[in-house]
Amino acid sequence: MSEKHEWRHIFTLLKLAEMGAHRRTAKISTEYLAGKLGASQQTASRYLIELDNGGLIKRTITPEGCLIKITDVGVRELKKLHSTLRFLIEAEYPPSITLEGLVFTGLGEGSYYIAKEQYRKQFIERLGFEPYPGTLNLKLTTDYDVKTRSELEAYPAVEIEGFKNETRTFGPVKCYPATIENKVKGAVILALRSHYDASVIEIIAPFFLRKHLKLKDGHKVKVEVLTLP
Amino acid sequence: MSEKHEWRHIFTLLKLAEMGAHRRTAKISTEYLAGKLGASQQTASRYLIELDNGGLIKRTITPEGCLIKITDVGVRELKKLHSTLRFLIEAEYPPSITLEGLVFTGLGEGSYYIAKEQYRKQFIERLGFEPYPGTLNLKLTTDYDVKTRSELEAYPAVEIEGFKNETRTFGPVKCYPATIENKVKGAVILALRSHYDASVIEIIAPFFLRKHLKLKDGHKVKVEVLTLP
DNA sequence: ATTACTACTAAACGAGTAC
DNA sequence: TGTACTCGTTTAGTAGTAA
Repeated sequence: MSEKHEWRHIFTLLKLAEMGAHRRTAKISTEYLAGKLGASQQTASRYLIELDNGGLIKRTITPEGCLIKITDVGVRELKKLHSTLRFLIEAEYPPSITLEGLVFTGLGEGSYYIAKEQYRKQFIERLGFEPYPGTLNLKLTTDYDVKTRSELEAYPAVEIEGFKNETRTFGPVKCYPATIENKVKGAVILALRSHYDASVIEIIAPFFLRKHLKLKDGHKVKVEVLTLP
Repeated sequence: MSEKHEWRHIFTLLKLAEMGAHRRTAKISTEYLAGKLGASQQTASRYLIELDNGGLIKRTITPEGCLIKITDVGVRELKKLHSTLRFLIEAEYPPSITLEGLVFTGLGEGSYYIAKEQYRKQFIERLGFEPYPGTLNLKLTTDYDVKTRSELEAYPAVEIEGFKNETRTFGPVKCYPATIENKVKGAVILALRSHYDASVIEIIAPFFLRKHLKLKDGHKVKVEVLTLP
């Protein structure tokens, strides 16, 4: 929907709406529309035919011009664009940010923490998936990625509460839903352990990522982190 | 500004904003952007170059991708689009409607009314121009135009108050700022007299329109009526 | 007046590739 | 890996014109 070339159509819809065609049937000649679009009469005519074929407008041709009404589908397209823009402009944080890092092997502590029932229950409840009992460690190599990671810490996160058992205390964890390599839905977790520095992130997912994505140490992995509204 | 071909740029800006580039410097490869745009890597590259040249983004090229930040100018473009859409979607009335009618000669009563000092003062104050002492009468010939005129009556108007003198009462008048033949700023006035039916409108303007636009009886005239917010 | 077809021109696109 | 050039191909745009 509204792919690539359809932008001209959305723009044309916008111009038609400026003439009131989203509320009432408006009489608009192709010549007049052409002027508003900064294009030729023929191009305006073609656009209208395409919009009509696409079901975005209803068009009746009369000797004095076209009677044009934007359909509900067309209005919905305009509203969609509007809400996208509103979201972007009003949102405090970017809707998503991308991090890249190199796979490395940790000390296997990931499994230990993830396996804790108190954490697991919360992961399932708040992230919507049951994490594979292990983490994928990524080393951030560029200044950009390290800086981005530190910005991420200030964003609203899915908060996993800490707890304590007989022997020790387990701290709270911040997670961010994320897409790994544009394929797998998982989450970035920050501060699961304190002894990794700001240049490391850990990933959890419903699968064993190393196998699922055929990863080996040193491979570069891209993670698209979704921030919360 | 933002003419014709620049729409692809606005939509590219939108995509960049979705990656957070309107708030922070984001690392975005041309390949990645291409995916979001549904275009080739080369096209994405070209778009970024064009946006950069146009001052809409600030771009730094690194071996791992482009660091991109939408400039204030670029953000302003997005906000402009947003407010246009918001206005269209939230407004109760279309921002403008177009009427067409044929010039005809009335009984000369227009001058009589327009010349009344009590009306004149209000026209100058509320429309921002001193009307030529006469009206251009237009006969609406199509169902569409008559229907549109009747819709117009329900829209918010510049209200001119009525008054009475020794001999009689002069009723209130509704006017709508309008552009005549895409050239002259004037106003449509409704219900100045009651004995014309719904298929007639009268136009006032700072000039003698018949002379200024070289109009004769039977000529078709286009009027773009601006409704009020 | 209009709309919109056909035939042509101009512009945008993207594969290949250099860096 | 990246970006971005050239250049052949595809697509969009327009002039002329029929209906």
